[in-house]
Amino acid sequence: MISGKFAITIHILTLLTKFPDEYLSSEFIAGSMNLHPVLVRKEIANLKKNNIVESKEGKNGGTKLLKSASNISLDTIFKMTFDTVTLGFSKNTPNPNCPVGKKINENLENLYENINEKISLQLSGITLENFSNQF
Amino acid sequence: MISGKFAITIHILTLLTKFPDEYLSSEFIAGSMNLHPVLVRKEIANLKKNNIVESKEGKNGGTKLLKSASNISLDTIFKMTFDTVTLGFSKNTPNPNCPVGKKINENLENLYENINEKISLQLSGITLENFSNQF
DNA sequence: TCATACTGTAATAAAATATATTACAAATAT
DNA sequence: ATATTTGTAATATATTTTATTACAGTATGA
Repeated sequence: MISGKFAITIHILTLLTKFPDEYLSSEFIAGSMNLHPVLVRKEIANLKKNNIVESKEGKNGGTKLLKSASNISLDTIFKMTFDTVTLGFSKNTPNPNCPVGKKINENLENLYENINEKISLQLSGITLENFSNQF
Repeated sequence: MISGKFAITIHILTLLTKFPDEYLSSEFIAGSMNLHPVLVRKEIANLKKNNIVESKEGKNGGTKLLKSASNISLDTIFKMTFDTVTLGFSKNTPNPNCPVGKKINENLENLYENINEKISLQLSGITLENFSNQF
């Protein structure tokens, strides 16, 4: 299902790209987003799990990129922050006694899968460097 | 923002396609979806506004397609039921004093717009008839 | 013409999800 | 040591989605 994680994560990464040699604190990042530092740290946890950033605890700690922005594609971020784009309707439990109800989920899922592939394909052509250069 | 409207609307239309000559009641349709009839009627109101279905009030009333399923593309439904797919984060009010915060919304919106175009393009190649034939 | 079976729609409630906050342990620079 | 920062769990608030209630209006046909 859709969430704001993608947008938040892209924002974090854009900042990290602009200061590739510094450890940025979650408070600094949160300040750029008008967001709570804990949310930033949660997304950073996800980025760490995916080996995109590293972070340092303690005083003067913070987070920095683990690899060059030119080697990070937006598709990676997309996949990291979504299960799939579904066009909605999580609680879809149709009537199994209806021929349409019985197969609707399967058919919608196929459709969504195709959509997700298209989105992935498009995003795989955009690097974090590309995106960050717009700022 | 994403919603279940697309899925609900597709489900309604699939049923209408299967019974193109009958007026189906919102209760019958809701029964196939395990959904409240009022929600169905709301989406039907939207379909009517877009001249895709007509409905008849009163006893034996209901809803039927106004045109052939082969002349209705899923892209039309997509555009009818979404503003845009945004990948989230409605309450995005970043810090205007930060160079990144200042431009992030504009840049994300561009990205989303491109994604929406790709989705549209793909869905425009699928008719309601195509979709319904899977059942 | 009246009972019945529908649609249409507004108002409200409940549930689900997303976002924000609090709290505090653990780490590290100075 | 102290100050500053991350990490994370627990909880609270806000927002969005979905469901329900209520009832007026309309057509059908006995």
